[in-house]
Amino acid sequence: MHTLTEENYLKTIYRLFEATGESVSTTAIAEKLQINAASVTDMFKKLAQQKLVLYEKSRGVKPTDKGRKIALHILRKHRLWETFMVEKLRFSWDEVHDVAEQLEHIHSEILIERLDQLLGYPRFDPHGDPIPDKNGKMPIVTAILLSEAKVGTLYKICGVAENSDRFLKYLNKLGLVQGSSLIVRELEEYDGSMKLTLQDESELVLSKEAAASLYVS
Amino acid sequence: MHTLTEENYLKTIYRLFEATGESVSTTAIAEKLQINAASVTDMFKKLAQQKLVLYEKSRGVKPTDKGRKIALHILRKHRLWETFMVEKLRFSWDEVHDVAEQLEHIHSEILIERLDQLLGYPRFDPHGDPIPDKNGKMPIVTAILLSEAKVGTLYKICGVAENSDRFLKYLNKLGLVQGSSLIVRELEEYDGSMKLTLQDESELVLSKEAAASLYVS
DNA sequence: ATTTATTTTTAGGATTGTCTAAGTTTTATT
DNA sequence: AATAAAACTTAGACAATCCTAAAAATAAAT
Repeated sequence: MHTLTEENYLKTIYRLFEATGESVSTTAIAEKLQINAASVTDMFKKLAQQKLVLYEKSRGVKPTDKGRKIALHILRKHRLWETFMVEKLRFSWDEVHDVAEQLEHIHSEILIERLDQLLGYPRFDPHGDPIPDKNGKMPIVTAILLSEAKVGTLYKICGVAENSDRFLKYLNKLGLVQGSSLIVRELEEYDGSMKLTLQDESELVLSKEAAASLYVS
Repeated sequence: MHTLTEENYLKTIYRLFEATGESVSTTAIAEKLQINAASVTDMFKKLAQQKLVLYEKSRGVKPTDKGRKIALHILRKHRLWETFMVEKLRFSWDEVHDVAEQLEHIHSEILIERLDQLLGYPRFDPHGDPIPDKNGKMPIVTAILLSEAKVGTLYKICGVAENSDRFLKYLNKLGLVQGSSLIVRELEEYDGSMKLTLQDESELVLSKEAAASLYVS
């Protein structure tokens, strides 16, 4: 069993590695976890000793198979708990992250299996992120960014590319949630902003930045 | 916000104090938490500094109002999570304790409120222990120990006085669970053992020790 | 009331995970 | 290729929580 701190490092390393495909640097982790770079070096050594990451001095770390497996398990727990809170406890998707950060460190295989069952084995969490199965397999995603969508076509929101509180609250305000249907009306050449029509016929304009942070299918 | 360790001390102090009505000694806590007495002394000082307990050197601690409130809140969380696991995740009542020991340290008021709501504001947990409400009020219990029950009367099991794994597993094996009805048939003068009839007409004999660990009403 | 036994505290260390400050190494710029 | 900038590591410290061993305080037994 690993400490809460180790689990958090591992999860963060895994995510950065998946995002970039390259070794994860000391500063990148220091940034994400809001701690000093020197502390990160210490932990890199500790994780390397346990064969959870591959560490090359001054060159960052890559998760090993063992490390990736653990990270995926934490991610699975995180996303199942988020789903639970939204589906069963009527949280909105911008409220669940911080609590899930705590719940993901609860150690109990059977608890997670039963939770998964209670939720009906969901494949995506409320943010549209895929939930690894108990073997660490991710469901395949076919989503595209809204910013790459075609004019005149109907889409469904299936996830976000950015998880910041600010962005999620903004979406909430606009009434855009997981599963919302929308039609792309116009793509403004000048700044890449988009005019959309929603289910209820209301119209709204999204900036290029916002559209590039939304997944649709 | 208090550390996980402080919370565990506080909870243990509260329970021992409630059970005995007297100052809680260093060794009692050391015993319960399986740590060294010297470490307990350190923590007694730390908790006293925060006014969570009243500490008299070489004479043990008593919880203050502030400390009791926190302990009750942890107990509330523990018992709600246990109820959740039994009611919603089909755990049996002997499987839930260890996981609840972890879950009780999750910090989120709203999570617990919503959980309480999901469960229909239960007043007793699967072991029959009372669940404090959000203000720390305990429901009143009218249960008696089975060992003090009258011959010929019908009772319902509503809780246990002993929480050990061994005991709960034993009850499970006998088919005795929360809510089981039983009639006391005979009280053996010699050793205080009892002959009981269950719903399904089956008979069984319980030792005095076992009967003194079961609450009925 | 002494002596003995038990309980509690103190003193001094270990470990984990953090920090700052000062060096190294690597990368980027000229 | 030399220098400047950025990133990384080392060294030394500190807080929290635990430990062991020894001293002090309290309780029990003669």
